[in-house]
Amino acid sequence: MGERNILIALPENKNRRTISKRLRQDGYSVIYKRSGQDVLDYVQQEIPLIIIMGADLPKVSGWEVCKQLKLDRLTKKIGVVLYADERDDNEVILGLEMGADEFITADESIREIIARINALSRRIIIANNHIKVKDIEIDLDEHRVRKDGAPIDLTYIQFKLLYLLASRREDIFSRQEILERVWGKRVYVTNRTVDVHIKRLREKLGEFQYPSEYIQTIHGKGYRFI
Amino acid sequence: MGERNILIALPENKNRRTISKRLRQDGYSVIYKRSGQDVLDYVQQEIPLIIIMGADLPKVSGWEVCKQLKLDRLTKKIGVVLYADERDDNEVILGLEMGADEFITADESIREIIARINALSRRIIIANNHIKVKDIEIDLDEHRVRKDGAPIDLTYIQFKLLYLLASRREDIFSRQEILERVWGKRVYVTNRTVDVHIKRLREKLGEFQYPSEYIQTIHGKGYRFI
DNA sequence: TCTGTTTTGCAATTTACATGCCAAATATTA
DNA sequence: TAATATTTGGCATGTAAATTGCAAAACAGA
Repeated sequence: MGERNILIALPENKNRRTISKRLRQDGYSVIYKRSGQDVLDYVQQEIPLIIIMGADLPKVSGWEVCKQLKLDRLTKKIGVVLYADERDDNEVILGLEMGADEFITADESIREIIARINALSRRIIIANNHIKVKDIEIDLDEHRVRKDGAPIDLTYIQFKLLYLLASRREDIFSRQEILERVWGKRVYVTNRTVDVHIKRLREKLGEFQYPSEYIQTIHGKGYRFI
Repeated sequence: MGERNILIALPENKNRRTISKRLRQDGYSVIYKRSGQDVLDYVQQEIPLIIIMGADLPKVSGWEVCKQLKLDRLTKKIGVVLYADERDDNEVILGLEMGADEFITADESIREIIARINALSRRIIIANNHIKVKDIEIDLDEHRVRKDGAPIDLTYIQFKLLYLLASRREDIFSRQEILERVWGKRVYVTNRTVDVHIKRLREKLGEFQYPSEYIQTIHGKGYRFI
């Protein structure tokens, strides 16, 4: 999810050129792909912010790509914009079911199309820097954590630790992995220290009884946020 | 299903050399076979991740090999890529019916071919690490088991035991075999211990009455997952 | 720079957990 | 029914995790 990359998979025509030009003016970098398969291959390497694609792409249709993207944890955050020549409500419904975020049609003005892409882009950027799990909210930009809306003061390490775990719910992190990711590659800190920080974090999250509601201990493996 | 082994059964030419080289660069190990029969013989010993073969192999055609592979429980997980000099839609349909996973033709760019093989490889690895049986789901990567979507916490041994049984449904495992596969080759653990772990596992799977819905006891032989 | 405060890391202690085995109870087979 | 297998609960043991207090380090404000 580098920065402001947009992947466009549309047949080359005047419309595509205009959209690309306007997006570039707005500070996005634009990449083209031809087929649905190409799109799927590309996202294995790079995660664009948004993909704009025709509903009727060759090889793998836009709907199918959309569905696949939304299935994978790593790619489901990508904003998906489906493009059709004309508006068809059934298609819109189908697309929404597949998890598409926006629909644009050839008969809309470029101005409107760009406005909607920009709006989507903002929504995604905010969503990416903002994690909400149960009653806990984590805001990366503000460096702030809230529980039920009330701010919780975490120290530097506690915040990084929480963010690491919460940004990849369900994933188990070993103590070693946590050390490397929170403290950095070259650490001379004991594994046990992680336990202590987990405890202090749990405390601040308002957990005074065992087992924890948020941070689960996987015996012999590590911790995970649930 | 060792790691990232790819078996190539294609006539030697520039194309084959290029593909092999690129695959090796991507971290696969590549093995060659000549005829369809050779391929069938080989998979009795080793299970590669993917087989790339010409549709018109000598002795046994690629289609025939494909069909045979997909019939056998042990080999049907192998990804099959059929290669033809030119695209023929009828052949593609035939191949799909036979269970082939991908088709590549000489006129595609190497880059695209490699991308599609990589994508296939990922799909297979994911599918192999995820078992779904009845209402039980087992995810090897996440070290997580779910029943009706609700997570079940298993210990290390319990998880390995369940995974072993579930990965080969219907197969009966003797206690000795279970010991070797779950505890490792050199164990000094009683056979009876297996029973105890089976019991604990059944308990966690929510089975409090006899006989078990998931893990069947074969008197005098062992256990199997049904 | 000094001083008080907070944060952090560690070691010692306590607690929880997973595992293996036994023995009694129960089931299966012949 | 006798002989054999399996299930089950309990218990001991070793190991992993949680907790706690303390001291060093980092930090903030005067």
